Amino acid sequence: MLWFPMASAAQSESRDKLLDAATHLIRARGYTATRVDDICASAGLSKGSFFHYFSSKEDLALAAAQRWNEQTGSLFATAAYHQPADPLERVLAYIDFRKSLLHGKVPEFTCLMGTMVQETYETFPAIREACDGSISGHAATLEADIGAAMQQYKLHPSWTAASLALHTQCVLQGAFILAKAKQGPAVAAESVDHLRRYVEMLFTQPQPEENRHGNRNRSGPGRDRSGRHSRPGAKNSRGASR
Amino acid sequence: MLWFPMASAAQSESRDKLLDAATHLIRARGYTATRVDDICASAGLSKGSFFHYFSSKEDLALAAAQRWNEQTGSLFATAAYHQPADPLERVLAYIDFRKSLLHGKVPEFTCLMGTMVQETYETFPAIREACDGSISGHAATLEADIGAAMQQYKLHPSWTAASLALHTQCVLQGAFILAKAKQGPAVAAESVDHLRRYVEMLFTQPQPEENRHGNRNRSGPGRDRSGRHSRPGAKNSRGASR
DNA sequence: GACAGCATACCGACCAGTCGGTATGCTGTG
DNA sequence: CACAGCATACCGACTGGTCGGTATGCTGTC
Repeated sequence: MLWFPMASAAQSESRDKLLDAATHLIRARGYTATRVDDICASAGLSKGSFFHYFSSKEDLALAAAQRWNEQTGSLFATAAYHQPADPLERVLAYIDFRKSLLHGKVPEFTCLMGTMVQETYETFPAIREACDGSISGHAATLEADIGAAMQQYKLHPSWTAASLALHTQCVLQGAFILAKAKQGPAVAAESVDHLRRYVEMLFTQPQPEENRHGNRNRSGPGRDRSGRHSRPGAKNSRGASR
Repeated sequence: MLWFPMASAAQSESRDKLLDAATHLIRARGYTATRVDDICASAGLSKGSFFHYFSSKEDLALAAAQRWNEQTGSLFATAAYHQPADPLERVLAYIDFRKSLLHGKVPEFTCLMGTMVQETYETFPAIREACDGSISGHAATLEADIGAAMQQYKLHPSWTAASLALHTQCVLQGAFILAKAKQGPAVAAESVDHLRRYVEMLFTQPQPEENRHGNRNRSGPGRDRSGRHSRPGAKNSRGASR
């Protein structure tokens, strides 16, 4: 086989088989529950082969993260949602594209990074960092379009393009969790619909006055329907959340 | 000690210690990576004691889920966000309340259910079901307020109260993932801000025409700024997502 | 013959779950 | 009250199997 030095890609077929098997298994069972032997069996290779390519299981996870970035990177880079001239249309087309990917079995449309970071954020700093980089990096590809749309629609909101870009990823990650809990993409798609509606409204309609506690523009009277602030009163110091 | 039969609560101090330790460890490291020995050590009890109260690790997870429901259930049931007369204000106050809980270390404000379901949805059906029930059940407590707000504001939208209620949980779960990736609650809070803005806009402003692919009301011309539909063109069948 | 690619056999730590045992306290009966 | 009978609470050594990782060797190719 010819040996193109193509920016860390095309390293070895067996290596890729291991990475693909690992990606699939981790998406289905999580990082810790995925055994090295499972990966080898699923890839049709032996343990010796595994440790020929990866120095450890963690090393494999990092390599899988990198491969994930390359694959999803090119998928999104070449996708059709970049075509519209209007930047807002591009953002909405991105959301539509994400929605269109939500089909099939759960482990086939969920996110490797979101899955891994849940279990590793405290115990495997390197993996956490890779997941953060992947998610944040992907969000960053939306920022330019969002920023351009803000300019075009002459918006000067309290939120930033970066924050809205991250919010899209937030909704997607949350949608994956709901999809896992409910065993199918239907719920996820509905949340993506809500996300789309939000973005559309953000750019085409006047935004509500900020009447939050702890916000920069402790706005004037405005249209605050009640003036009540929920002022937590959290007697329970242990955060509780679902 | 007197023995109130108080609806499955107050079973045993040691049992609760084990459940608390398990909850904390699972929130930090995930279900699989949390060892029974870790739980025992953290609770200051022995393994014999553990298996006296729980027949297996999975049994513990289910018990922890139930305890979680009881604890968060009463936290939310007694919280102040129910006070406003206006149902929309109650929903917004709920969101504010959720935001106010986002502080401290990551494992202290993230969700046990969202964490567990990620690793167990394929391999531990009973745990998956418990997580689904917990999240969906909590979402259901919002439905009445959302529905009342829809009536009061005379909304007849394409979305349902149930779907919006689930969307709030979607954003929260996604926010927890971002918080884990970024090691702090700041990102999470920003996404909750977006969620609040969305809900506020939904009820106080005209909603955009639906111009999605695959939507029921293939609306008339309306205010569709371009008419383009991103019509996926996904040549790649393997779902890719982050 | 050097080395990438891959396999088999094996190691030692670890881990869920078991088991025999002790300590404590409650209950009813004479 | 005394005491048998029994259940609960808890301990920690042990087991059988698992898992990440290592050691070693075979094979084909440049």
